[in-house]
Amino acid sequence: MASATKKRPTINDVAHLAGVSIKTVSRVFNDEPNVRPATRDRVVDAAGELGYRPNLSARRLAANRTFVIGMLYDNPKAPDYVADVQYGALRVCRTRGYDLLIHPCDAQSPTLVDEILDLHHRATVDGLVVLQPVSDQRKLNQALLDQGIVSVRVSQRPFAGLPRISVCDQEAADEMTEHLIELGHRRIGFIMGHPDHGSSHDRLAGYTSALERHGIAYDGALVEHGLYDYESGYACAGRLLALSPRPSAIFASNDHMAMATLTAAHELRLEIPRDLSVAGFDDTSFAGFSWPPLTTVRQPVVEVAQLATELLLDRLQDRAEDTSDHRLRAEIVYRASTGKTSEIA
Amino acid sequence: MASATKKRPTINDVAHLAGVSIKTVSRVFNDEPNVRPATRDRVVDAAGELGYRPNLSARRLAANRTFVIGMLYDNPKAPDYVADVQYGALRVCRTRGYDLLIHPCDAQSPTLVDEILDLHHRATVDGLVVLQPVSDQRKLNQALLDQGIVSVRVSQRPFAGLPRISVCDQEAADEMTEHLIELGHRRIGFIMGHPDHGSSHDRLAGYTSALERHGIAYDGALVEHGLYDYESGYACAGRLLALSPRPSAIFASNDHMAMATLTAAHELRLEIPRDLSVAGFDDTSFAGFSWPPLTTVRQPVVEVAQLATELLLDRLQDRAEDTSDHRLRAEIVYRASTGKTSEIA
DNA sequence: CTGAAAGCGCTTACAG
DNA sequence: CTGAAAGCGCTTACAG
Repeated sequence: MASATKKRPTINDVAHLAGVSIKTVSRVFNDEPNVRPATRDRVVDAAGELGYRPNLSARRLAANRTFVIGMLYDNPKAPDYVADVQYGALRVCRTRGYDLLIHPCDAQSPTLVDEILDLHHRATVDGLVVLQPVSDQRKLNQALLDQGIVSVRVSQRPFAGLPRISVCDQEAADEMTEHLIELGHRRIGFIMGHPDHGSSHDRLAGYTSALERHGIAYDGALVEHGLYDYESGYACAGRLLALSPRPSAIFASNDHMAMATLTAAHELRLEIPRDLSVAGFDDTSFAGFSWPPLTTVRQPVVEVAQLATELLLDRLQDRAEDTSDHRLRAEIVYRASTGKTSEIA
Repeated sequence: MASATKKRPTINDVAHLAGVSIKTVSRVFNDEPNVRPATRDRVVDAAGELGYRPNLSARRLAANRTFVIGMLYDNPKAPDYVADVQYGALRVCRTRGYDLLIHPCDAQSPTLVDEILDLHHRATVDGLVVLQPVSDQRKLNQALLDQGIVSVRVSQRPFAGLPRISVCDQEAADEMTEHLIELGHRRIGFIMGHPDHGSSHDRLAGYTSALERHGIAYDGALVEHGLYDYESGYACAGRLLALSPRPSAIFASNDHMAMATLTAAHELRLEIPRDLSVAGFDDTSFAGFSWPPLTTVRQPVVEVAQLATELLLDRLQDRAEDTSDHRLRAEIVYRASTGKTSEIA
């Protein structure tokens, strides 16, 4: 019986009841200064009595802002990543009174730029958090910059003019490689990720820098080129395990390819980590569920999203230029898939 | 140099240039009838020339609709499910000119009802798709019904007055159990899911109905109570594998618990499926990556979300009452973790 | 098939 | 510290 056709109270109703102007009600609801405490109380009481809620649509039209930010991404195969990123962005949005509009898209789409500009021009979002690999589309970045659309990039590659957040992938990959070296491994296979992703190159660089520092010669035969998916990882692992002598450890550039390596090894009846150490990257939700549980790198994905969102909202408030560059550290998660080599030196 | 302070063209600018009234421009952009083709063309041309895009905020205020629907859920541990559901909802939203606002929440929060009503009262969303287990909160459902907030539930439990979509979990669990029976298994362990989820009970019901039909006595010792997470699954599997005689197959109510069962079995040096068949439920992204790959049940999650969104948008258009109930079938995905029993009868 | 008027419920820019 | 006026850019409800 409730609702029916009872009209929602407006700012006018509250102003009447409180005996003030609508401007004063507006001040109270926007936490603006210059309202006497007693006046404020009367407004709050009146609003409470009427069950008043400011109408967002009206606020948006009058203020010419939407109080919504958009999140652009193209990660059909990485639900864990997307979930973490949404979580981080949402946390910040909620404390600051913004809503989040998710906008998965096809990074390769020829109409991507128009699609995104339209999103902004129709007053759907005030600004954008752009995740990799979309954030590496130069055309899009240039359009965002030209149109003055406030946005923050999450990317392993720089783009002048737009603020950016990245993860220290190279350092983490270096550290993981060092971990394997310290366990006694010398023939360490490496499975690279998709060549279009900046992270692939960073992770390879970390692998090579660690080898070099420890005086281990780089051997191209030990480096396979995958695409970050299970299938390519499985093929790469198969080739590495067919090498003679076989590597005693394999470092895959992400967990999917590490899982594939585990399977390839199991099929050869290798025991892990006795016969082969396997390391991954990303610490996806299933990394702790494999047999054995995977040693991998945990990226601060939630933190990255939080920071990106904070930077975006900061810019949205004080329209200051921001071309800052932030780097967050990743950490290694030691599990049971890596261990001392049993090789006879 | 672009943007600068150049004002965005409005409906008035287009009307002027085309030599028509703003009402006619409005008609064209809303695909309303009663516009002569020639007039329509002039409007389209004028809009194109000016780069006009209707301002959503104005449209929302005038039409008293937001063209946004909200998606409510509480699945911190199920990124795969959430990703699929978002994907399905977004597909429908895009073809019908709506945006999607995600609203993860805590189903147990005492302020949940207020939070959701506020979302609607502030004119943030026109309606809601509510996913389980949030959709099983009676207080929330009652509030949605009382307030006349258009919403569609995805749930394994009915609630009079609100349309609902469910998956035939019981049938699928029955079918999976039958699959195991046909492989020769007689002592089949079952790991139940979280007791607060309707699906847990449906899946158990499917297990028992298949046993009964095949004349296998129900044995309470073979049924363990988990919570849908890895840890509880591991504990349950441990207890089942300690039974004497050991079950020759274990059917876990979801993939996380099935993965845990795989690990528990590996630790006992059991070979799968030779010594033990293991089946899961959900076909999560990693189900194909385990060792061995998991036989499981694929739920039509994307389809569920699409249907829910379609029903919601239909109701939003022709305010008709809708208390329909839809059931979608799940299918078994046969992989390598289940096989013929090697038991000596 | 087309349009003039009113209004949606706020904020902005001022004035005092 | 407070308010009156104008306006944001559309749609609604009519009239013709």
